[in-house]
Amino acid sequence: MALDHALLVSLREKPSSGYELARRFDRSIGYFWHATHQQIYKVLARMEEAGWVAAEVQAGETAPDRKVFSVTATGQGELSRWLAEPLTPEATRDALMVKLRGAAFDDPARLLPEFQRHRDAHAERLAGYRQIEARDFSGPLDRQRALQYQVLKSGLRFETAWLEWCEEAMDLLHRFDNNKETNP
Amino acid sequence: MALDHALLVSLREKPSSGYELARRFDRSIGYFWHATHQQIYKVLARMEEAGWVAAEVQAGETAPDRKVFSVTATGQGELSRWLAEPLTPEATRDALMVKLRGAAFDDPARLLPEFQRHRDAHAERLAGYRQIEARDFSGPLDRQRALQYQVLKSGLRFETAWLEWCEEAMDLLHRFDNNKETNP
DNA sequence: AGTTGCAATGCAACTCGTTGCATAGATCGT
DNA sequence: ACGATCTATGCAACGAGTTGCATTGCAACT
Repeated sequence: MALDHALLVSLREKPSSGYELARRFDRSIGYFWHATHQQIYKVLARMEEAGWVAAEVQAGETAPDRKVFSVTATGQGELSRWLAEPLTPEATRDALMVKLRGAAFDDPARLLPEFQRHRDAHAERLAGYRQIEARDFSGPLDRQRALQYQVLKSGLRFETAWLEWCEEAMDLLHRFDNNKETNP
Repeated sequence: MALDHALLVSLREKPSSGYELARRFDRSIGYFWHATHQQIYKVLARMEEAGWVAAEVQAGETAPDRKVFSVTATGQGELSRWLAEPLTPEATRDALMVKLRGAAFDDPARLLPEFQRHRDAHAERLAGYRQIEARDFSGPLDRQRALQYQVLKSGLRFETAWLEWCEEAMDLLHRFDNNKETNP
């Protein structure tokens, strides 16, 4: 339900085609919201029907035709309405936590490669965020920029937390592994 | 797809009826994984069909009959297989981030109540976790306990991060509000 | 000339999960 | 005696999201 609004925000930031949105959702925006192109096309079609967005077809000379969407007044109204509406708190779902608890019923050391992968992935993301921070948010910021920076800051905070927690978990798993070797 | 495995882990920790699982998923386990009872019954039925779990009907003298499920050898095999298998990295989805970026196209101060709610919710959770920590994880811990504690620690870490980030975001939103008042 | 890859859009089938409803006995306050 | 609430299980319909496939055309490599 909220992909609609994520797309509205993204289209307010910059009117775009479905394809463009899909690519943006694979990059910067995708760090806090993800969607496939099929889903995006579906939602765009629905929102066009509802009058929240309007499309302008740009005939490409070299490239294929693009349908560039922008947010209508109705769409902006819906966005404002949604912003004021309380979110129903989302359920956390993390399979890695399930796995860690599941390790009690298996050889815990077998989880180490998985945690290594996750630690590396989070380290990579953190590095990516720091690059974006240095590149886009070092000077003085207007309102829109400041808000975007605050969103990025959540990424920095959470990836750091992930990284530290993964290290801690790996220490724990290693400890079980050593116990097994020294106490046969 | 992973609710199956979350249930397997939960049933390994303690064989239970669907109803019991549903309640447990509303409490401790629900902090890192959530499911409704309908979904749980559905998945239990599927897993019973597949032979991952087996049910024993307990006829209640006073209470209604209960179907108590436990994990079979096949189910344990599946759990081990899943534990070793790499997770496909889950997409982050946070509507609050979308809202914060969306605030650029609306009156940012209107988001303050929403952030207050979220801050309070995270503070409450954090307090809950700290209680669980003091109650269940202060003495020496066996392997299973230690793993559960490590999962709880992620909750402590992330709720702290949320709390701090919400405060920071609220400061920012307040600043826009003041700017508006002093620069009309 | 042929293959690979990218830009661009979309349909169809499926799975996962939610919402709403139904049932039925037990317990408990008023 | 009556309604409310809790235990306990489940169906049906829907919506959101994924997976797989299809199409069209251009560009670039081999």
